[in-house]
Amino acid sequence: MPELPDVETFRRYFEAASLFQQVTEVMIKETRILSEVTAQDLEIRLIGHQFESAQRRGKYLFTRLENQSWVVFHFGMTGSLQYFRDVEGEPAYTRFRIGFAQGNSLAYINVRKLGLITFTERLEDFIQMKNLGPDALEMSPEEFRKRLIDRRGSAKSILMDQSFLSGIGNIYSDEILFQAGIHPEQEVKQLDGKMISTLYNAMKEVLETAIEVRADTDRLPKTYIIPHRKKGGVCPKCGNTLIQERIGGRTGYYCPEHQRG
DNA sequence: CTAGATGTTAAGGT
DNA sequence: CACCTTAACATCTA
Repeated sequence: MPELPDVETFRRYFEAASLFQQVTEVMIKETRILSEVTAQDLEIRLIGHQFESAQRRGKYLFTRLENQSWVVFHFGMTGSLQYFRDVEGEPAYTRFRIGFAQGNSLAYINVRKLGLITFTERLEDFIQMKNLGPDALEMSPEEFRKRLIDRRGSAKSILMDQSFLSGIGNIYSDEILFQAGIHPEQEVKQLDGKMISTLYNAMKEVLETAIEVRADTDRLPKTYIIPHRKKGGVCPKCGNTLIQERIGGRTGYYCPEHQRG
């Protein structure tokens, strides 16, 4: 689930109900998700404080406290956020939760525990430490082109490279390439200027569209490939059976008709 | 029962 | 150095 559009949806969700309220409770139910911070440490950093804003870069969510420090969330493959009120309302697989003075709580849910929560005084340090490239929605067409031309490798693996540009994963890279009409194994150094802008535009369009529907794949346009990404799935534009192939270590899907090498 | 699943990282190879 | 592949992590579902 959590690629850029999902995390942007979480960011808005967080901002809608977690700001300007005292944190009264911090419960870490699974210490494995903590990174470079102890449960006690995080508790001390949070209790009695309040959030003032939330930012996103790629697939990371950064929530800022009134003292300008940050709690960082990454959702791995199965993470999400959910508010709830009563103890009985706590969602299954809640690994971490924050209780607010008004009585509502925020749950960080993650079945597979492949995510992280940490704390940082300075965002720039964290971003540098993770070697995170610019956010996919913040990058200008010029920068995209400039950074792309001295790269080698397949289009799909480069879109998914978080140090090249952050926010795109396996699912959305398939969609972007499908909408751009580019084969996932297309060598990027072979792309001409026109194809590079087509790719850039598809990237923007797909990510923005997905954010508009709050990353709910059921509400994506009928011409999107995402709901068809499964064995035997067909192209929503021409009905051809999609090709399933391992690319860049992940299973990708593409249409042999619309995405020629 | 087994394989594979939205991510990141480390390790080894080319 | 840039890139590729594989494995590992934990858990569920097809």
